[in-house]
Amino acid sequence: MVRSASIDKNGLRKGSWSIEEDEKLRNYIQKYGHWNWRQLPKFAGLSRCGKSCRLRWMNYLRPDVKRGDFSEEENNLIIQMHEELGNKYALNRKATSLKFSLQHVTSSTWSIISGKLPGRTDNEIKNHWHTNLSKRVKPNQPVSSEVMNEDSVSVGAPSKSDHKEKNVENFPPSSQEISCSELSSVSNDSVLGMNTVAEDCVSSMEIFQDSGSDFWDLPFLPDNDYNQDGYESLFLTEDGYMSFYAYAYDADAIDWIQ
DNA sequence: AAGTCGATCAACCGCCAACCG
DNA sequence: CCGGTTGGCGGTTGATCGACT
Repeated sequence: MVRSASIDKNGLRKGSWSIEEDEKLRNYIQKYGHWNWRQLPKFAGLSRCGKSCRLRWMNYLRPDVKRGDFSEEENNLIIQMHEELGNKYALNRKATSLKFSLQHVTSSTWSIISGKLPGRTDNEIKNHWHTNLSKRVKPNQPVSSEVMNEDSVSVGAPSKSDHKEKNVENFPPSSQEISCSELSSVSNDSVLGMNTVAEDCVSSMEIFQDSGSDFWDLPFLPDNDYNQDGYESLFLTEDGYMSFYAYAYDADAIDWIQ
């Protein structure tokens, strides 16, 4: 199910990733972070383009990526949010039209949805939508209560995963997996909820401020690339707050966070 | 057992917006 | 303001798997 590896005209590898490549990328990012995707492969010793590295990390190597079947709650949320957002919704455009300026609030449908589903990547959600969920929702058909009802979700041909989707043990996430986005209120008025996004931004910043260090003085700013909407990278522990990034940076970073 | 076909999903491509000098 | 760079997104591809005939 993976593309065979090959070398492009620039001498860069394409296609499936080897275990060695995965290890190189994972080790490098865990040690130094991803400060520049374009430059990263050179420093990590990889013959890959930066985009390929980014995609591999985001969709596969990230330690918080949750694999496995989607629960019915996750399916329903995806359907509901897709219904509201459509395929090409771009939050920054909406923000602009509302004269609403928020840096780092640049997202679109799949990433917004993935922000609400901790551990799920936008690519995974997109694939899941196209292979399973899109069959459930007929064109121009609003998401009815029937669709939202687990027992009555039977539109379209049943896929083999439909049987497994009844498994809901992974939802909701455990308390230790609660992300910042979930700590802030999720608007029921609209899944889109600009306020929700804004609150999430503030929440993240507040945590940085609470840490007692000057956010802007950090020598190596933790990258927010893969939590731009859900801020799921900021996980709580039993004793307060603790950045998920702690694992990914060196001891100094952990000390700073603590 | 062998062939066919649809489903799956990792990976790629092209485009666009933000950022920066 | 402009052009180059970078990151991120939606859409699509293609190899593989499993069900079916």
